[in-house]
Amino acid sequence: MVCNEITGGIKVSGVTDLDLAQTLDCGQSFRWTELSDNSFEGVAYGKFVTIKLEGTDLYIYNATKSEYETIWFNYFDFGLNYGKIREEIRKIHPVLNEAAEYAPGIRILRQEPYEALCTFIISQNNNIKRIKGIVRRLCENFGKEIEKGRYAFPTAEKMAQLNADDLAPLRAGFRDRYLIDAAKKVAYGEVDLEKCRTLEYEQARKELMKITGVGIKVADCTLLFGLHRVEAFPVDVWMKRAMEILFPGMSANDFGEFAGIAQQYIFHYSRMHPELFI
DNA sequence: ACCCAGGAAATTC
DNA sequence: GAATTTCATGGG
Repeated sequence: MVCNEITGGIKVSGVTDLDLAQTLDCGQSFRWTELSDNSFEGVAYGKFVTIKLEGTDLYIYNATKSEYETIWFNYFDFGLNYGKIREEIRKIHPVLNEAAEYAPGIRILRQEPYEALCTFIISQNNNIKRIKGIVRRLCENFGKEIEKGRYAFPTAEKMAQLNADDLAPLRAGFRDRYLIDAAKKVAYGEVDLEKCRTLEYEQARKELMKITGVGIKVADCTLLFGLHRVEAFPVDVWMKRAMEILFPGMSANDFGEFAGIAQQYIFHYSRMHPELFI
């Protein structure tokens, strides 16, 4: 994989196992918008970029080679060989193989831990379209304006100074007090997100579940999408149905060390095939 | 009007 | 302790 500076951004050559729509619009991140030419614009780690994939060339506009090395290489998880992982997990179950081949361009993004925590708190008993709206209003109201009309995700320190009523413009409903509790506990060090990268899995879960509004599912999503614990296997309503209908008798620990990647293949496959569950 | 959405807390049995 | 209800909001 080679990165070169071009006018207005960078070009990364030799990109494999990536489809932008499959990865950015599969319910793991809520901050990307697809444009008419199949490119996407969005913000991560305080940087606004527009990205476009042409074959195996990934163009990242408004980014530098230095930012590629410190941010985007990791964000897109280019250090992990997804083709090889699919070869492994396809042996687990034929339906898993089918799900993986259905969307082989899914990657697990390495999002900012606090952003993943907040967005999946917002996700509970909610739908993806409305989650995106709430997240956008959260950034517009309380995030730093990094460019005109482009906002970073707000910091825990900023949000810790607010109360639940301050979040009324988000129209997040009952989740507003959960967000404030998460902000305070992260900002005051009562919950150490970075420590959750290396803690034993059950301990990492318990650490996150100190927050009101964080149960097993939100903790698992935070660990998978924000702390890159790829053994995490979040089970939401879709995954519950998928496990019952497509993988009867199996449970999370049957899916191996990359269970989280398998989970995302299954989640996406299930959402794209709702007729399987009628 | 009713049901559901990448759930979890509060209440009841 | 396990099962049920409630929690805001918006779209179908």
